Amino acid sequence: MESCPSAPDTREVSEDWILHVDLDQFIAAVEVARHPELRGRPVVVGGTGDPTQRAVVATASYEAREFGIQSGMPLRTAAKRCPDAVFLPVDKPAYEEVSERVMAVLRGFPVVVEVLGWDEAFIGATTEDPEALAAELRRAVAEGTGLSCAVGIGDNRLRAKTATGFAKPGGIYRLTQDNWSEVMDARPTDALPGIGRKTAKKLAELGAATVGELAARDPKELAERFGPTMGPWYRLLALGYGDREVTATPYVPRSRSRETTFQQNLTDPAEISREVAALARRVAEDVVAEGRPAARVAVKVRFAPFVTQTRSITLDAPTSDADVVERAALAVLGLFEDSRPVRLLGVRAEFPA
DNA sequence: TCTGGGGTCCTAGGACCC
DNA sequence: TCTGGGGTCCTAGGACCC
Repeated sequence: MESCPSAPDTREVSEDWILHVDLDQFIAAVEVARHPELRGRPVVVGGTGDPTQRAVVATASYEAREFGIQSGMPLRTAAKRCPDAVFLPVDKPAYEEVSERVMAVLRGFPVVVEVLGWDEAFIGATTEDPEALAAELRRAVAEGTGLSCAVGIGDNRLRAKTATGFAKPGGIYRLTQDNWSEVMDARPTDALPGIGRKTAKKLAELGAATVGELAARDPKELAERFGPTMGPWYRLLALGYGDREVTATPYVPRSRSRETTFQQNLTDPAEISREVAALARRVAEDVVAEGRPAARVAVKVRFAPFVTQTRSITLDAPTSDADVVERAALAVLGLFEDSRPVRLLGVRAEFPA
């Protein structure tokens, strides 16, 4: 179709770009911003802030990372690696509030903002100079919130997000069809978002240890090993293919869940039932807040030492009734036959598809 | 490394139905 | 009744992400 003759034609100078904004060490940065005396010190945020408890690192400051401390690491291990680190509890409301301010700054630009979590967003923009836009976004976020971010620029979502990894901390990096192969081909496959440690190992066993080797693989062979969807998809990742759509449409959750790891394993069946009932009622509150009834209820049990099982049922009819959710969770709990000590309990409600 | 909490999506097997 | 093929739903588990 011909474009409207009266519309200004900007196509020669402007192109559609996707930017990926990722805040540097977000949680630690929020803590340092409100405790300036911690600047320059190794800061570790996780659990209740007590490194002797069962909990893991949510975020470590760059100073703490120097000691080998990483997200997901047990706090106890972090404390061994850096006994002088400052350990702080996770303060979710504080991070949510700062995150909102960051997203508001981004929305102040004439772009489409798709929020991905507390500390990440995709930006869809039409511009002739994406690096200049990225620099403006970084400046505005710093001025508005005091926080630093990295910005990846790409011709699709995958390349923008991958680019951010090269931009961290506090930089800008562009990854497109033009330089993808040159930058990525020699890297291990788990450099690709969507390929983790386990899949990287399986791919290496097939002779595809690098992105370039994966890109050259026969999709049929990958489908046989990884299934009809995942197999060919891994190859497309290696080629740098990805969606281009960025949408500001609010995200609709598929499920809501609550879970707790106990500091001491639970052995008393009555106590286990009470905990499941309490979790179910919290989930029911979340379901009510969501404004849509739940159709399935699942219970997760992690037995000592670390064996996880889930059981679930489809409800007779979708519900937002806390009593129904609680009864369903207790019924599902009854499906477990194991009687080993319990380390974790969780309850999840799923919304209809 | 003794391993959180909150999510998403895919796979696979069995049930069930025609 | 010795026994097909396809579609769909339910359930459990795995992998990944932040």
